[in-house]
Amino acid sequence: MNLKEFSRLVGLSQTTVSRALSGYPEVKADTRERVQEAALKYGYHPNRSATGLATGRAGAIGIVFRGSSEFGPHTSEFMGGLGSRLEADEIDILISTVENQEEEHATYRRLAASKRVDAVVVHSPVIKDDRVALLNELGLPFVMHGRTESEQPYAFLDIDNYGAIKRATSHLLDLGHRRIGFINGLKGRTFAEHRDQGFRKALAERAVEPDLALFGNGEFTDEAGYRFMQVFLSNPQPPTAVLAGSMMSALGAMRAIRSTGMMLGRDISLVAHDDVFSYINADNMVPTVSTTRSSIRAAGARVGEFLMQVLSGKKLDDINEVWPVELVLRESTGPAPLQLASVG
Amino acid sequence: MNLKEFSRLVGLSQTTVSRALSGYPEVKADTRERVQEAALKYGYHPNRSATGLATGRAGAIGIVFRGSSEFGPHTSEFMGGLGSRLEADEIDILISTVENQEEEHATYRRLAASKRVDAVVVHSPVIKDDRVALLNELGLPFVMHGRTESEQPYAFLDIDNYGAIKRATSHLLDLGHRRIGFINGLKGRTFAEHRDQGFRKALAERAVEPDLALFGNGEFTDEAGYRFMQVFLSNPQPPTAVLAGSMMSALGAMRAIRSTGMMLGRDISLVAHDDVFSYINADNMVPTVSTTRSSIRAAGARVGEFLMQVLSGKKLDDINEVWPVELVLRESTGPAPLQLASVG
DNA sequence: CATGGCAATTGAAACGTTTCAGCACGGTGA
DNA sequence: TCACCGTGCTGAAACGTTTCAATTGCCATG
Repeated sequence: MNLKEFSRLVGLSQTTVSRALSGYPEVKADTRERVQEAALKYGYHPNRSATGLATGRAGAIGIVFRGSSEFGPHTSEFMGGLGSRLEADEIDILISTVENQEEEHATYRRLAASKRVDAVVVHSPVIKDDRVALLNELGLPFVMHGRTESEQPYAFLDIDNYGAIKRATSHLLDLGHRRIGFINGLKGRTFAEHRDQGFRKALAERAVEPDLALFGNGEFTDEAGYRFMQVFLSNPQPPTAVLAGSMMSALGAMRAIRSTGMMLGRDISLVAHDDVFSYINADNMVPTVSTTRSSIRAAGARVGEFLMQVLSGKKLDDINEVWPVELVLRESTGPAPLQLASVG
Repeated sequence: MNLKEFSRLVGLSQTTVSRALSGYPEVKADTRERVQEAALKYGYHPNRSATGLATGRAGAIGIVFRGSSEFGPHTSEFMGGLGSRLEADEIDILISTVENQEEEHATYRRLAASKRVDAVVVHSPVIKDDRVALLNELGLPFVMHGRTESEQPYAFLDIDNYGAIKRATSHLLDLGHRRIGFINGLKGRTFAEHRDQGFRKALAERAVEPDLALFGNGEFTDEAGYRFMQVFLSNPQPPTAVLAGSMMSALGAMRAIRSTGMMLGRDISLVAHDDVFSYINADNMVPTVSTTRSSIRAAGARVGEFLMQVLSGKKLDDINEVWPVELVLRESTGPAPLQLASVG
């Protein structure tokens, strides 16, 4: 069923039918109604390739995942939010997976040149992310989830990683902790650097010297969390508190803590960053886990909104937000234990 | 840059250029080479909408997610595999999220009518899944991840859920366990029913009566795992072993077990189904967890392969596989404890 | 009663490919 | 020498939309 056939069926020209369906004003109200009913009845939907060719719009936005390993739990949650927003405008999400940076750039070029998507979401940025320049050169609109350093204006949504970790760290310091372990994300990623700065700033404000032996940078997996925590705990002066970058890391860290027989919230404190996964809940842990919390799903939805704004031509400088992060205190944090052992 | 302009640049007709790039044989070898080099140099990529319009192919496959909550860790892993396979043929993945079944059907109709995708992946089937009939009626090719009952032939990839759980249960029975808890997936889903059958069959073979109080059906989340396990443990005759449907459920179940002070692998045994997530590893748990294991990422890649076969016109009856599932024994399983308490 | 203007509609060009049908050219067999 | 064939190329139709420019009635205005 194509437009020609369909418009003959309803007894109107292709032009009028097309306009009726796309909501143009110069069609009489009851004509429009008649057309829309007929479309439903005959199951007519404009061919997307033809529409795309005629309008120059693809009706889809793209996301490129580097190394399919990047496709983790954070991703799914984000995509859920993004999809729920774009669905409203019948915009689809187009996924590409690539193995390395070279391939990634080639993919952006292909997406742009073949006009396969109208815009892309850029995620996991590093401090100076070359994708901003590349995409601008290609003329491919984008919204970044996260931030980077750039002279060129760009649209982004980020959370206040700096403030979140600074606040969490300050709170641990308030509780008397002086040796604090920090399981952070991959080195180079903006969010990890921001968290690092927040952490150091909080320490500096109390004149506490950071100890590099209590820093860990890696993926947010259960395994990495376990490994880092083990290293921290085997330190001659083990930390009395630890910050975990995600609930996954926290699970691993808790496991390491438990296996030493220490009690969380009494012998050692833990604050984890919680991206709010439906299937893992800080409130359900034993003990419940204190968190810095920000819904990554909500972020996905907001990025979808930003994409629509970018495509509508809104000024890029006006399309950005940095969301504050909640600090939720639960049972896993408590006053620093008296360090009798380390006095001797 | 379009074909007309590009072909003028290389001094050939549009026809020849198009053929050179698409690998048709009636082009001289060095002409082809010259064209391909030029394409790279000028960054020419055929417009996807135009190609789609001319060929009738969309160059994309679709997946519909019901309630964006379905977008969980299993999904991401599966998509990673799927993407890595489809990437090879420059086929993109198009994602739609819908809120309910009605909307889902409408989306399939839209995808089919607007020729937006060449095929779809159908996942999480129920015993009698109406999507087979719908998609056949719409003429939209598909590959199912899982199985359903259908008179019409269809392509699918599934794992042997029945055999996996039967084997795991038999093993627990061998170890002397007689009361076994079972945290299963959502009622109605084929995989959950198959597992249920495998479980009951194993019990029946040893003439052990199943106890409905030790059955749980729900989502595979940490929370649900915890809740079910708590219920099991508060039973007057608590189980001495438990099967968990996923690593997520297992995490929750382990938490519940731990909070009673029981020791896993000695006081109570656990076997979990492991879909092989990169960020949660059964080998890293304390104690390490015995699992029935099958890589959902590998399944994604295989489904991608099947999609290509379906599109190439291969007979549907010849496109299906049921993968065997490994049983990996680790520390979380051990002989049933002597039930001194229950003797009295 | 002619004129202009407005509302509703239409014909046809344009979008950028693929591919059918056809053409030029040189070589081969009779 | 001529018909025939295969190789390598080209012109133009077709795909299904959107949208510009034009057309038809009809009503109000002077």
